[in-house]
Amino acid sequence: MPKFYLTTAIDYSNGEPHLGHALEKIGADCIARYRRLRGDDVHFVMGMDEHSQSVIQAAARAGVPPQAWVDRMAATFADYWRRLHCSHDDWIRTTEPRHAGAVAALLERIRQRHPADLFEAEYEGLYCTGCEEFKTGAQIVDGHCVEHPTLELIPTKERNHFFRLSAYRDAVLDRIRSGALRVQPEIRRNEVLRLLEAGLQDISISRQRQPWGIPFPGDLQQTVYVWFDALINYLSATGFPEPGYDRLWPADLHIVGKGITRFHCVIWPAMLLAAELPAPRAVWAHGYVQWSGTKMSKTAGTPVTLGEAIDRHGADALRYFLLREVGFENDGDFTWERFDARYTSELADTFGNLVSRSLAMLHRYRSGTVPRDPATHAPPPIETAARAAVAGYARAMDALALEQGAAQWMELAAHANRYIEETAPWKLAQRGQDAELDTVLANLARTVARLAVLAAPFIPRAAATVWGLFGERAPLETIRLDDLESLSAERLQVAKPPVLFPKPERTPRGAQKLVT
RNA sequence: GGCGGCGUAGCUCAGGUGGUUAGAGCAGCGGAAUCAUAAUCCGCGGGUCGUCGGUUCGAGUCCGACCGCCGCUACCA
Repeated sequence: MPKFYLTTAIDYSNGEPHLGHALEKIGADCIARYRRLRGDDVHFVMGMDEHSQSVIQAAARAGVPPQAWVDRMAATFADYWRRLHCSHDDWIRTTEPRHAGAVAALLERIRQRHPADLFEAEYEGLYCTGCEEFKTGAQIVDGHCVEHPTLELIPTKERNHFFRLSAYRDAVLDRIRSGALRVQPEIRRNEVLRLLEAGLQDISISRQRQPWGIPFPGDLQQTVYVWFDALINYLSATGFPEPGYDRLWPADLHIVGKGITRFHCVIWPAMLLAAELPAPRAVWAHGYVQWSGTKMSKTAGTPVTLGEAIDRHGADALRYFLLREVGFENDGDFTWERFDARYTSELADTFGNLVSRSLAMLHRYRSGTVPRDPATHAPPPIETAARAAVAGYARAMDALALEQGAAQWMELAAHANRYIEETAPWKLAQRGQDAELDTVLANLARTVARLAVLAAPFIPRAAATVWGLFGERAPLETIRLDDLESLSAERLQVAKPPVLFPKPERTPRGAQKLVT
C-alpha cells in the first residue's frame, strides 16, 4: 500500500476562515478521500500558522495574549473543518513544541551539511514604527506605510541571518524541469520556471524586534522569520527529526493557494536541499474564490460568511459546489444563484431523485429486496456507461481535475435516469415481465451503489447515507475503486429512501443580496 | 515597465497539429411520461466565436495591431 503524504497550507491566525480557506481544505480533503479510494495509505495534514507580527496585533485588538488568541483561532478553524467533514489525520500548529524542535533541527542540519548556506548580513529596509516591521512594495504608498500614513518610514539596517537561496537555483530548476518536483497547473509551473530563470537572491531568515516567534538557534536576540518557520510545518508533522520521519517524507503533494507558489516551489525545496533532505514530489496551486466576479479580500470584507454558506444547503452541498463550479484550478465565482442552481439541478433533481425513484421501485415491486439479474447475455447500456464513467473519473481524479471527476459522476447519474425512462420499469411491472424488471432493478441498484462510492470524495455524508441504505455490507471506507467493476447489490435489503437533498420551498434567505 | 493568461449562446464552459450547417450543461420554450424530492425523459432555441487588418482555396483554430479583464514580477501570510 503506497503512502501518500498530503498537506494543505497552514492558515494564518489573524481572522476567521472564509470560503477561500474552505475551497483549499475541501479540495485537499477530496483528494485525500480519493487516494484512499485508490488504496493509498494516506496521511493528510492541515494546521495553523501562528507566529508573526499580525498575530500579535490581532491578539492586542482582541485584548488577549498571543497564545490565547491563537488557541482561539485554532479552535475556530478546526471547528469549521469538522463541520465540512475534513478527514485530516493530523493538525499541526506552529506554536507546538514539536514544530519548534523541527525548525531548530532543520537549521542545525543545514549548518552541519552546508555551513556556508547560513550567514549573517545587514538587511536594509524602510521600517514603520507603527507596524514595527519593514515595508516593501505595495505596502508603501507615497513614501508612507499604508497602515500609518502619518508616520515617517525610517531607513533602517538590521543584522540578520541569511539563507543562501541563490546557491540552489540550478538544482531547483532541474527538479522542476525534469518533473521530479511537479508544479501544477501548467501556468504556475511556467511562472516558477521564469522566476528561477531570472535568478535568485539570498533571503534573510531571522528578525529582530519580533518576540512572537521561534528563537533563532544560536542567536536568541532574533526569531526565525515566519515564512521560514511556516514552511517547515510539513516536515514537523512527519516527526522530524525523530527516526521514522522518512516513512512520510517527502510529501507527495502540497496543496497551496496560487499566491504562495514561489515559497513552496522555490524557497522550500531549496531549504530541503540545503539540509540534504528530499524535496516534495508535487505542488498544486489552486485559484481563488471570487464573489460575483470580484475578489473576496479580507480588507473589502466578506460578503458571505463560511457559516452562512454551510447553512444554506449543508456541508456536502457546499463542498460539491466549490469543487464542481468554482473549481480547484482557476479562479471561480461564488454566488447564491449559482449555488442554488447547482444544488437543485444536480444534487437534488439528478442524483437525489435518482436514488429516491430507484429505491422506491425496489420497494414497490420487490419489497425492498434487490433481485438477482437473470440476464446472461450482453451487458445493458448502463453497464457500459458505468465502466466508462469510472474510467473517466479515475483519469480526471488522478490528474487532480476535480471538476471533471465530479462531472463524470454527474454524467453517470444522468445516464441512470435515462436508463429508467428507456426501460420504464412501471410498464414492465404492469405487463408482468418479471425477468426484465429484475434485470432493470438489479442494474439500477448496482449503479446507485457505484454512484455512492464515486461521490464519497465530494459529498462524504450523503455518500455514506446512500451506501448505508443497502445495509449488510462492508463500510464505505473499505471499498476501493477497483471493487466497482464487480460491485453488486443483489439480494440486499434496501431501506426506504430518505430525501438526501431537500429543496427549500421559497426563495431562501440571502438571495436578495444577489441584486445589489 | 517586463513576462504570461484570458475574452465563444442569458449564465458556466468544451472546442490537439486550420476544412462539411460552431458544441455541452444550466436557465427559457414546447411535448411525453407518471417509478420519484411537481422530480424525469424527448425536442427546440441560431451566438458578428472581444475589435480591426493579414496569411490561406478555406480561420473560433495561424500572424500583426488594438480594446477590455486577470496573474506573476522574490522576504504579506
